[in-house]
Amino acid sequence: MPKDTFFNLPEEKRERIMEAAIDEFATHPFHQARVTAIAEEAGIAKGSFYQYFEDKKDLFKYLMEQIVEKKMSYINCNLVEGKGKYGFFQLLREVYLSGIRFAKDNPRLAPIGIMLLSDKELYREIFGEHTDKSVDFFRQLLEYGKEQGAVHPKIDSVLAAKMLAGMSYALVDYIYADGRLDYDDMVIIDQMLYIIENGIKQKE
Amino acid sequence: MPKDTFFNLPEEKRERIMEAAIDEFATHPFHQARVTAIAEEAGIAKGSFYQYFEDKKDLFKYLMEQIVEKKMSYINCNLVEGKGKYGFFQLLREVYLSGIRFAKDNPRLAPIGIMLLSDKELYREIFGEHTDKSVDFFRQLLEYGKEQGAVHPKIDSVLAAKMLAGMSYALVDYIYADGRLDYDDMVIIDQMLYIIENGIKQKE
DNA sequence: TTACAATATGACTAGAGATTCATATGAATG
DNA sequence: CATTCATATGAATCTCTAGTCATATTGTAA
Repeated sequence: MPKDTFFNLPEEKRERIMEAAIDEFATHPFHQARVTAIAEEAGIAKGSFYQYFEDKKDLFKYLMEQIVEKKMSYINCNLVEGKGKYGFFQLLREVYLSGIRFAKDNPRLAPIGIMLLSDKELYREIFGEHTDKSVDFFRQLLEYGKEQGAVHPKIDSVLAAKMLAGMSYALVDYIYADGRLDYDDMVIIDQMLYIIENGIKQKE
Repeated sequence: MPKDTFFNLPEEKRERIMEAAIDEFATHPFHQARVTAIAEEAGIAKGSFYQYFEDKKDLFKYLMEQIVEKKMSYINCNLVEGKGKYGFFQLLREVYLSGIRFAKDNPRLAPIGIMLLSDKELYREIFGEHTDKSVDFFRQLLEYGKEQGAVHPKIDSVLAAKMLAGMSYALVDYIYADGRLDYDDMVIIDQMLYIIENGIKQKE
């Protein structure tokens, strides 16, 4: 948790620092990211950095919290109240759609989370034992889908959840690692959902 | 490319060094991996390391070559001659199956490749511009599937390829990040293929 | 045995980056 | 003002590791 000093800062300065942090962590994995670069970019002295944060990890944890919170805010409105009202596949569509929207609105944030996924050790330090929260989320969703009778009961929830999570990372990649930020969300989502619902087999 | 000195080494010693490298790179991303640790583990002096390799990257590149070659050897026998003989989904099954077998036989190798994927810069240095070879592989396979009439023609090959690649990483995860090394390959593959072919929707 | 080449070694160097610290600035208080 | 408290600063320190190098050892061929 950042020190009080940080929260006492004028908002403009705080934002400058967080922006600098985002720039650095979006382009470098945690261990490659440099405190010096963040300080320079934010226009503060290196020493000041340590007035605000315990250390590099402290800032990173705080940033991740912000990212998760922001990402959640994209899901909530459409989903939370919707459960029960919508069917499983509609929910799933909403989840991916909010993922796309989040990624498009915050192109620098998504890569930070994805990079973190590949540093299991750091991930654990930040989110605790559960190796991947999103897998768990999809697993629950799938089980709900089974109850509803929407998902084939023989599907292995854990495996399918891993697949769905893997696909959502693929989605992020598709959108901007490949520069398709301008594609219509609906077109992409429809494609994905079609594949997930019906598979890729040509039916006779 | 390692120096001649390395290839002149007795096989036993060469293997000791590669084993040590695998241990280090399997547990640490490239930049975190320590030459010192590799030398210690292999029981050679640090200076010797530089008799054998230009630098850390030299060893890593060489190791990746070995891994790719080994992985290829799992695919080839079943697949290369099979194209034409088998249908698209059979080919896909073979691909995933060989992926599983490779991962099971070489539990420490797969993570090395997966970690590399998240270091785009290093990846490019090693494999050149193409950001992800496996995506490209799946794209070609899908296009072949379309020609065959097995894959629905409206499927976006690039998106689907990313999804398939994402799923194959998920598969590796499923198998040993979760400790299911003992699961029957066929059961897992059947699940996955079923999902990919038919989706997860419960048909009425 | 001697001389030469190839290989082995670990102390040493260089550089990078995180973190600390003594000092400076400045605002608020009395 | 003088004093205190919060914040700012960047030079100095500390740690870590890649990579070098002068020296020692081993193997070999004459």
